[in-house]
Amino acid sequence: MSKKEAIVHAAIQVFREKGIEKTTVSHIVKAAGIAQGTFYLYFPSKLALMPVIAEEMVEKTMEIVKENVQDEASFEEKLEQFVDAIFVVARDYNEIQALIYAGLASTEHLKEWETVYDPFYKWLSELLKEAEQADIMRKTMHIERTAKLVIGLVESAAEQVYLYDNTDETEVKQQKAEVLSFVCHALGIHPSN
Amino acid sequence: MSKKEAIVHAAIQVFREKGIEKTTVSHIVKAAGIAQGTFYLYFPSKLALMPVIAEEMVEKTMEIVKENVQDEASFEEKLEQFVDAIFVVARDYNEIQALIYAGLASTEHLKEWETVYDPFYKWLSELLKEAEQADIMRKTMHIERTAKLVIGLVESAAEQVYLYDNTDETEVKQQKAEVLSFVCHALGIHPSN
Amino acid sequence: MSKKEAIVHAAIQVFREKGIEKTTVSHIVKAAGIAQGTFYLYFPSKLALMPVIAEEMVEKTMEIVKENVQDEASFEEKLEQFVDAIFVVARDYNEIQALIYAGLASTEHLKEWETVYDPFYKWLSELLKEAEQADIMRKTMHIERTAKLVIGLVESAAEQVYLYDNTDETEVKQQKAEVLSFVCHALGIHPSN
Amino acid sequence: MSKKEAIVHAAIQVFREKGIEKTTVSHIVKAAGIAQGTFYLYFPSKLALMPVIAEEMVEKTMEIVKENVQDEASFEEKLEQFVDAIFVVARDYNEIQALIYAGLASTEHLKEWETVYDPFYKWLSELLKEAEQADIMRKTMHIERTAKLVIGLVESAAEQVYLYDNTDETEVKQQKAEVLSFVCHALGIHPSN
DNA sequence: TATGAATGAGCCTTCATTCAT
DNA sequence: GATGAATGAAGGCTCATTCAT
Repeated sequence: MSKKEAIVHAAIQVFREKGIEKTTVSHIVKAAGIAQGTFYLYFPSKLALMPVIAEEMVEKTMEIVKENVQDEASFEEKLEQFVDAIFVVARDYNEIQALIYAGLASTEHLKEWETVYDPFYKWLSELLKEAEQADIMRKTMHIERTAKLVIGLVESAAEQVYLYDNTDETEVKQQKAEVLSFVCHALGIHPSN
Repeated sequence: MSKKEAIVHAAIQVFREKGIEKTTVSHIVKAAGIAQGTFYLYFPSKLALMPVIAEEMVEKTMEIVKENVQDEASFEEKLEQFVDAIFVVARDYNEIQALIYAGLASTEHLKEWETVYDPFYKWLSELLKEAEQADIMRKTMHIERTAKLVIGLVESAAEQVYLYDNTDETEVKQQKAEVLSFVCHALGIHPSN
Repeated sequence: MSKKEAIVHAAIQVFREKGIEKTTVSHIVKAAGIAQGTFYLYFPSKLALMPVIAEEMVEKTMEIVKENVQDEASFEEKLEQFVDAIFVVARDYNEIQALIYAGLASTEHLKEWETVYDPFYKWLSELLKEAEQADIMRKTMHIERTAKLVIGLVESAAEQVYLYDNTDETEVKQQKAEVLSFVCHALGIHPSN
Repeated sequence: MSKKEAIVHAAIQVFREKGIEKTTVSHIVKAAGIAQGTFYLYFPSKLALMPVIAEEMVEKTMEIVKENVQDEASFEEKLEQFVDAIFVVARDYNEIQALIYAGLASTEHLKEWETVYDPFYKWLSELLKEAEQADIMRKTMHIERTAKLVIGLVESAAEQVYLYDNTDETEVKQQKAEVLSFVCHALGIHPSN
């Protein structure tokens, strides 16, 4: 593993433990097992880490999503699997999600952020397009826009349960069911027969 | 105006200008026109401001929402007005929204945050309940949960346009229309004839 | 009790609890049950308290000494009772003793300090004078000087056991016996028959 | 000279000039010619300096004592030389002595202080042991305890003259003679013929 | 006399960043 | 490239002191 990767992974880990405001470069380099000065060979500042971490997180998220969503499943099943995946990410990485929002608020790297979610949006757009073509969904939507809405909605739903250490399993299940039903109605899904 | 109010208002103003991380207590007291020590008579730290600011923001939001949504309008119209209101808030206060998320990430005041949105959730729940009883909406939802989903969805949609200084009016209009249509389908709205 | 006395007593109490460096005027006025500003009606500064506290302590010490030392006792017994008394004071007020030394080091009230111990020195001088006249003690000493030496010695001996939370009773007993024997030999005590 | 030593020496110097309470870390680093932050690489706080300074002082004291006390001298002469040495230290470093007492009062490093004086106690104990074995001193004493008493006594005697800028030489001489005589009687010294 | 909210100078401490090795 | 001791600017916070009531 390169020093750079070591820094990024150490940073993610420390941020999860200590929260964003209390994390220092010292903590990060210590966790990464490198010297203080080495950090600056790879990143000009602490804030420059944010876009990289965000990218890493989106990659991780897409990985988990792709693992969960099975090719041979029906569209509705895929949506359910998609919701499951987002909830898993939220549960395991909710501090990082918050971190990314906080980063959004406190950097001038905003332009870079815009592109980070793009592959994720694209992936869901593809899924919706297929459904549209298969005629199992209403056709009165703007696909890309809708993809963004769905992702925003499901992430927000997942945060609502997990942000407050709410790990009550039945609660989580109900929330998942509710949001899935919400999305299905929103998309106007109907059997394709 | 009491010193405490002066602090809160100055803080909101400075946070909007400088962002959360770069704002210092010194900046706040300077903007509020009070002495450094006075701040600590009212708040133990910078982060302790967050819950108060959040409350203020939710109040402001509800004010705007109530102004926009007209009693005599139909349910669908009300939803549209509701969406308009949320977009207005997002446009005028998007830094504060981000601030609230960031605050979420960096405080241990999480418990206090939970209750802040409650009046807002309640308000929308009432609206939905009426629609349900009037039989112009599908009845297979959990009202409170759905209220939270709708608010999360619309806010997220609004942020998507405004967070990146996207003030292109037609873009905004399309986003509003899309999310309204999304919500209407999700709620299963049908004419009450 | 006058406000002034209230301040002095509160100060002593707070100093014992919190130590000298961590005590603030706020703590003192709170303990005294008076307003912040009232303090400055009676003392120009925090350090101005020191001489008064020292006086108070010396008075307390003399009180305890006089309670312990019985008029009808023999000189040697009186010395033993004297040692007992000093050890009691050291046990119950060792923080204050240290406080007085610290005050010594940090004020410009040094001149005032000189006189504080005077009544105590005088008292012991009297005792020694009587013994000298009764011919039960060597006569080759300067009485006042010796009184100071004895007080310095016994206080130092007492501090040595109590300063380190050493409350082992047999240890204390042995230290007392040793210092008493030391003093008796130093004074050249011999039966008066 | 290492930075750490520079800090300690600067601290001693500043403490002697300004007293313990009025000395700040800023003063110390300025005197040491180092950066503010460097201080905290070596000491967590101002008070953490105390044990180190105390050790330094005890070392200094023992140095002077060993210089003064001559091997070939008689026991009584050695005691006189010992008293002389302690008075020299008190004269040249009386602020530091007070500083050490003050430090005692204001730190939680008490446990560390206990051991600081140990080498000094040991040294005098050895001297007393030899005298006892040479049969020129009463044998009814606990040697270690007595060593502590003697050191406490002589230091207290020296402080009594020097703490108030009393540099009157005859006064000093008389005080020395008195305390020497006091100690000799206390130890029950008799010619070893 | 008594109050206590307000003050603001200045201390402690942190921590991103540098640079000689 | 890698190091880590050193830096010093800057923020958080305290607390003795004041003053209008």
